[in-house]
Amino acid sequence: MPGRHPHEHTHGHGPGGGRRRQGRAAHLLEPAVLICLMRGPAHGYALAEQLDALNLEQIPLRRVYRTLQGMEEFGWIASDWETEETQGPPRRIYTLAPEGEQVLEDWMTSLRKSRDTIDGLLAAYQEHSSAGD
Amino acid sequence: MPGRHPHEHTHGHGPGGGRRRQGRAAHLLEPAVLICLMRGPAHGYALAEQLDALNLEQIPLRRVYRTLQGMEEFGWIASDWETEETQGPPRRIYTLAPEGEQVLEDWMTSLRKSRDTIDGLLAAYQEHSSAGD
DNA sequence: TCCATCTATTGACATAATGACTATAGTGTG
DNA sequence: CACACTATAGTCATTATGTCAATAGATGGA
Repeated sequence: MPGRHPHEHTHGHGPGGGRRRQGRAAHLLEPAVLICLMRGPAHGYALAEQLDALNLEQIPLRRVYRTLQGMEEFGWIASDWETEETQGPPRRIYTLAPEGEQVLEDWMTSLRKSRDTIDGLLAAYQEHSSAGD
Repeated sequence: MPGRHPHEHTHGHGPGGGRRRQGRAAHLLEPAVLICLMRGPAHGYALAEQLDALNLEQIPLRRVYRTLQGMEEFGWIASDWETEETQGPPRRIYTLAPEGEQVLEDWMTSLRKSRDTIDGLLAAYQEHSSAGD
């Protein structure tokens, strides 16, 4: 992953304009990680690459690692060290825990609701931006 | 608004399960407020009611007020006091500033992207949850 | 009148999440 | 051995939010 430099400063995925509050990717990281782990075990560095394919771009590596640590504390995922077959230092391999599967299912319901809310906002905007010209 | 009690504790709108990181409404509050103000000036307490109609439910009043303060600092909105015609103490009436209109437009683009990412996650989940049974 | 309730906004402190920079270290290549 | 890539984690500051509480005007009923 040569594209990532040591400290990537990716503030503001959101609207630019002037200065903004920091723009997080709005709690999409956790479900995305769980989905990746549905496919099989993986370590943080590899997960960060898989997230790009899910349109979760520009997530700082540091955030991926910290999120994984938090998710493990909650018991959603579990980890083991792999010291062989690496292309560098040891890897912490994460697997999906049963509780993680349940959390993921609930999260999907929540995401559907969020999407509907976003659609509502987009519609409300269109309504007034077209009515107001 | 008799439904809101003095200190509303609404932690975890997201997936429940066990203990969770706090579930914010993922940066939908700012655009929702801007959309409300497109329709005309309003004060915080009234905006909180309008947000319900946009499916932004269970947003603590305190958060609405703080978000408004922040948005005014950024110059997206402006406020004036209204001391007459209130049904209680003075109201701080917010109006949409020109910079706020621009921010809103950009935000809509960002929201469309977020919605597409969510749809991608939902699809990826379906793919594996159906293939895995 | 006094009290409860709704209306309306804000202060203050603690916690949580992230940004930003840095540290560490194994592996492979020229 | 220098260098780039792989791989994870520590630390401190900043930002965002949770949580409880304070303040205060208006309204209606006992």
